[in-house]
Amino acid sequence: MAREKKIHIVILGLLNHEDLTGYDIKKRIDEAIRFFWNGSFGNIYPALKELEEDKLVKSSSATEGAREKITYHITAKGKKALDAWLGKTQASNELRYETLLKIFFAGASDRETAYRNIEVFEEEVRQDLNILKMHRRALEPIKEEEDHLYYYLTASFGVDTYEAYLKWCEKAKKMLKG
Amino acid sequence: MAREKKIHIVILGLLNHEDLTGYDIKKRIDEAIRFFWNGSFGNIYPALKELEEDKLVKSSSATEGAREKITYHITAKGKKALDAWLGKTQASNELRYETLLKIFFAGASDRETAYRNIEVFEEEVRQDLNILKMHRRALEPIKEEEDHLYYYLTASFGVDTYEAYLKWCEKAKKMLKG
DNA sequence: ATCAGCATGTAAGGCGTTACATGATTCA
DNA sequence: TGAATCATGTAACGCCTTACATGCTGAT
Repeated sequence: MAREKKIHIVILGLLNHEDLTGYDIKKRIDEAIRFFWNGSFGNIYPALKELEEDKLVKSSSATEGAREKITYHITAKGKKALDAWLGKTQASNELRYETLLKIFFAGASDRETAYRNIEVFEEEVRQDLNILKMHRRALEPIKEEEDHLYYYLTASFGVDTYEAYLKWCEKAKKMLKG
Repeated sequence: MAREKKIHIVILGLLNHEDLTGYDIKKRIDEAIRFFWNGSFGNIYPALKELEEDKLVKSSSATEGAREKITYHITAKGKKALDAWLGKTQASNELRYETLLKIFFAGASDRETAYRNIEVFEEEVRQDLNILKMHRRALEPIKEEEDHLYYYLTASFGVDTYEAYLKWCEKAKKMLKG
């Protein structure tokens, strides 16, 4: 396990729940995981090959008509690697929050610009909050199943923090007006 | 302005407030900005040279004893570039939150592991929250000055969201116990 | 004297994004 | 028939981190 990119972990985590193609993995990431981690095809497909070389996943091709489809399955070794990563308590949380950079340096321009940047952020947060609330609502009744419990907790984390963001936006806008 | 790395903006933003050396810039980032954006020497020094080539900053060397020191000053062109960036409303907010990845995939291990990962996160948040509260307290009385107002708002953002994180940790821990 | 902090830089490597390249299928 | 979606991949590039390299200064 020389290579240990985080995208490897994302893939192993998803495959631990269900078998997926590279295309499916991208969809799963875009649906839920993108709120705290991203992935791209240029990232996922090479990672799948690396994981297979290391025998952490196993692929099986199926041909539907003329369309080739490669479905991946996690191996025992892959499960072990995932569990080992979960057991390591240190975690690196890196943010690149351009919005906050814009607030922090807003003094270089006028208040209208600062205000507008907050509004844009607010609108984005509002939209994502709706999505997160939908996720949470969908997971609420099935959270007895262990995997879903954690998806529920993650969605809740998003809802809680995004609501805090919105409250902050209100406060900040008031201060800029006053 | 062919090159427009975000680190350029961070540097311009800091220099817009005061003249600084590369070393000072690193310190400012580590003190306050690191909560939403990072920088390293291997990042900052080359960026300063690029900014100077593009005439967005101007350097002046001073020799204190035998120690060379290069202080940077923002130019009118640099201020314009900073203002132009502030005027663009789109902002890319990228997160890489390994902690949330660990929660999301926690079903692959046992509840004790999930619980422990939350506790570790909680402890880190608690420590950073103290720092953010100190910042906010220090900025509170001087926030009439426009630059400080925005530093205050940014610190407040941190305090609010970190408090939301802690509340979530409590909830999550209860759910895992119950 | 020695160690932490001041001060500036370079080089290699890692990891990710974007754009490109290709083609099938489904639905309006 | 044309657009959206399914499906897999490669190549170039961008940007950042880590480690390395060097040397001064001030405090204990």
